[in-house]
Amino acid sequence: MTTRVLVVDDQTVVRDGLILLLGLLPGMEVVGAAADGAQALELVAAHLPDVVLMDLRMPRMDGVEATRRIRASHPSVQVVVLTTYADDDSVFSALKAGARGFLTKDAGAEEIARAISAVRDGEAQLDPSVQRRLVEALAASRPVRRTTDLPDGLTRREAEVLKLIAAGRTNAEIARELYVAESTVKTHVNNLFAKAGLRDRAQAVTYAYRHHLAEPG
Amino acid sequence: MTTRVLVVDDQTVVRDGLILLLGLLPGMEVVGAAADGAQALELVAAHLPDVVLMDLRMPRMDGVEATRRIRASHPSVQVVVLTTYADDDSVFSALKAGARGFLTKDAGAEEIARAISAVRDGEAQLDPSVQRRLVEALAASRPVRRTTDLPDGLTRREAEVLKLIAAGRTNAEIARELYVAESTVKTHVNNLFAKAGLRDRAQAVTYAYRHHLAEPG
DNA sequence: GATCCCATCCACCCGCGGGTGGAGTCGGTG
DNA sequence: CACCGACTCCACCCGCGGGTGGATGGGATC
Repeated sequence: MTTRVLVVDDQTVVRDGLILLLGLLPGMEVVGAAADGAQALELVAAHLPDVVLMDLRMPRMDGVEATRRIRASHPSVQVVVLTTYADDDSVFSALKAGARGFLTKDAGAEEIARAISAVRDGEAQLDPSVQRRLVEALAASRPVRRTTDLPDGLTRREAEVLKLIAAGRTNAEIARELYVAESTVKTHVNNLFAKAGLRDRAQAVTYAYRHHLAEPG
Repeated sequence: MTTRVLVVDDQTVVRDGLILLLGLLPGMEVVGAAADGAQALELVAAHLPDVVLMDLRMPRMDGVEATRRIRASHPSVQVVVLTTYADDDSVFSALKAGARGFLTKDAGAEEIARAISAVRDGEAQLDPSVQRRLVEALAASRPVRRTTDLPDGLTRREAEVLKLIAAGRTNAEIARELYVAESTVKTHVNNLFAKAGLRDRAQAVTYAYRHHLAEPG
């Protein structure tokens, strides 16, 4: 079974080169070529390729936006980004937009072919430097939370109340949800404010998010 | 120049197999082997290997914790995880802990060698299924924000006030910072509450974070 | 038993937050 | 020009939120 590919690049040389190159590979069929994102959208709708090989820097509509729209309207069509610049912004934007492959233009023919096959099969295939960026971004993000203990010596009950405050509940609502008196809730609120150095509920909400006792999600 | 490797795995068979396997590869030198995370820490300090090949499931101290400590105390020592189970939890925990490689145990000898060389050179090398997980996690996260316009028809001024609310300011403080009367702030607050369907400041804080008008970070 | 912390409850106070209604200036648009 | 929306300001009201002080029972620790 052949893999049907759409090539998208604004530079004619690159575009034609890719068409030739992919045409030589067994199992690959180039079903079309677009010079910008807008044209890519039309051709995707017309030919429903398996994979789109997408440049990022293009006139009219860039590759990120085109990727997002393709993935939104045709989820079965996978996107492999092939670009000259693999800066953080491009990488994360493209992957968040739904690209499953990311190659730089110094990739060889067999790498491109491998990436196209991989994403068609539901896998992901990323340039090593892109892998490194992802890993570094992850490592730089918040380390995994393994300590389940509470900040600033909060008690479990206080943390529970804090979560409900972050969820936008009033004291009366919290009281009902916890089956206690509102005065009890107020006591907990006051105690946790004192422990955490908080002034009011608004600050408490931020505090709860910072300490991952709740998520704004 | 040879790459000095420390093997960490609690199963003797696997450990010895890896030692043999790596010993056969040119440019690889196994400088030690540990059966758990605690022992791994000692051997890292003693031999300062280039790369640690780390299992995750181990007694006494698991691979994630060991990775975290190794990366914290010896940043020049890189970690490649080699594990049977590549579930989301393992993958993200290990990478956040500082691992730069992640392989499953059905990787071949040449893949392991390639990963070790790659991380020693500062690159990252991930199992394809791990790449897929990362990409999917990214794609599932919040799409990139390109629209700079405001939600629910908020005006610029209202958004500004909202940001300050999220920062934990009182109305009086906001008034001072914006050089307007507190009554004006209250008006903006009331208007934005009405537009956004908010009840009080606590809910407003969450709303601000959800719409990325501010960050709890 | 003595001690300490947590969770629960109460009464009281008051000030900030939130709602309503009205009004003025300014800039842009049909 | 007339109109509209954003921004500004004001007065008034009231209720929830937040602070204080004190009290009880239960569970853990010593």
